[in-house]
Amino acid sequence: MPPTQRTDARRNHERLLAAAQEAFAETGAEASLNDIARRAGVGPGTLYRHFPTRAALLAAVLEERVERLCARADELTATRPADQALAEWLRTFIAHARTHHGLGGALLLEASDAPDTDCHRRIEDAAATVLTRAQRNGTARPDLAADDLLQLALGIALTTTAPEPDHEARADRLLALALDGVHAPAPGRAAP
Amino acid sequence: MPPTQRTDARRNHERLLAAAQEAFAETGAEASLNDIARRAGVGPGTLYRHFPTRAALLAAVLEERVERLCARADELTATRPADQALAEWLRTFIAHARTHHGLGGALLLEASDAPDTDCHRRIEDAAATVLTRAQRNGTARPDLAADDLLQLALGIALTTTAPEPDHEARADRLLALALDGVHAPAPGRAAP
DNA sequence: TACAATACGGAGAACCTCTCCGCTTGGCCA
DNA sequence: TGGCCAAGCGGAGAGGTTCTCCGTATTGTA
Repeated sequence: MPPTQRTDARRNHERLLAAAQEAFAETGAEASLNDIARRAGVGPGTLYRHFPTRAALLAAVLEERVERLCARADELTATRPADQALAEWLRTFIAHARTHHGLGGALLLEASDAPDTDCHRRIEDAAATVLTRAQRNGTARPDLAADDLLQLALGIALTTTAPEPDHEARADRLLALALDGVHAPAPGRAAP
Repeated sequence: MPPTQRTDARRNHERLLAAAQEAFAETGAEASLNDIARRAGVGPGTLYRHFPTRAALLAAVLEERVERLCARADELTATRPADQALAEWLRTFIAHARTHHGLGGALLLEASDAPDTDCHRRIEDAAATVLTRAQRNGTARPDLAADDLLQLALGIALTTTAPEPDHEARADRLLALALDGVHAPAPGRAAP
């Protein structure tokens, strides 16, 4: 019993991933799975064997992106002041989410279907990294949770996903607005 | 040539609207149009004659809700201080958007397909009403556009649409955060 | 009451997701 | 090197969807 896949299975896995990446980039996250299988030169059955759900396929495609995003968090933490790192990372996050048609969107929210490739957790960790640093620093309110912040950013990404030309600038404006909220001193009212 | 519809057409229109309202409430905005036609006791062809696109049907169903939301804006303007009115109206807006499965979402963003029932415009006007009053009052930053604010609120609604139990509280937290951003004194940095 | 014009409705084309199962193929073992 | 068998393939097909077309029924009027 080979602990490793058969080589043809491996090959098909790769091809599917490549085809999916292409299709998702073109059509968005609701691209036809049938079509993806066709592009990869395999039958639908094969696609479903490798990736039982659309979310699983999305997760696999996104993994690399997520990895890069997490790496970016560490990088920014090392090279920038806390508040700048936070702002910059959120900007990057939103840019990613937008260009992938709000892709991760469903994924990041629903999350936790696939236990192994839990992108959601990883992203949340990255967010926590930049956020808690800013909080220690005093540039982010202490009562803010990483997943709340992430969700707000995701909301911005989702509503600016449509290909309208001014959406990028708008995303920036909305993020700036949100960040002012993040910087605001106290939970509800006055400063402590 | 009767300037008015035939009575059976009128009747079917009503039935379709009622069925759609029901179906959208149950299943969300992606409810099957086929099923809606079936519920209304008409053929699919009839549905498509009355509402050429899903968006048109959604718009028709939402119109009443939108109306109510706009009325609420006026009401709040008349009875509350500017900043309270703004906060309260946004709360209401988000609540509506959430319970309708982010429904208006697509509608409000895409908008402007159907020229007559332009919900988008009406909502935006309502938002502008409460916002500009708060701006005159000094409780909202002057450089904020109504449609940006609306979009941020919509983002909050969209990401908290899933039926998870804590999403309502989370929506509140996110709105509070956004509002702190709205209250923040200046565009980028310091106070004038 | 007869006759347009108007509106209906369902069959059907073209797509989608997802499953099942007979057949092929890769890799091990003699 | 050849043979065997599990792992893996792929496509037919069931059941869903959106949307169209056109023969038929209904309405309101002359």
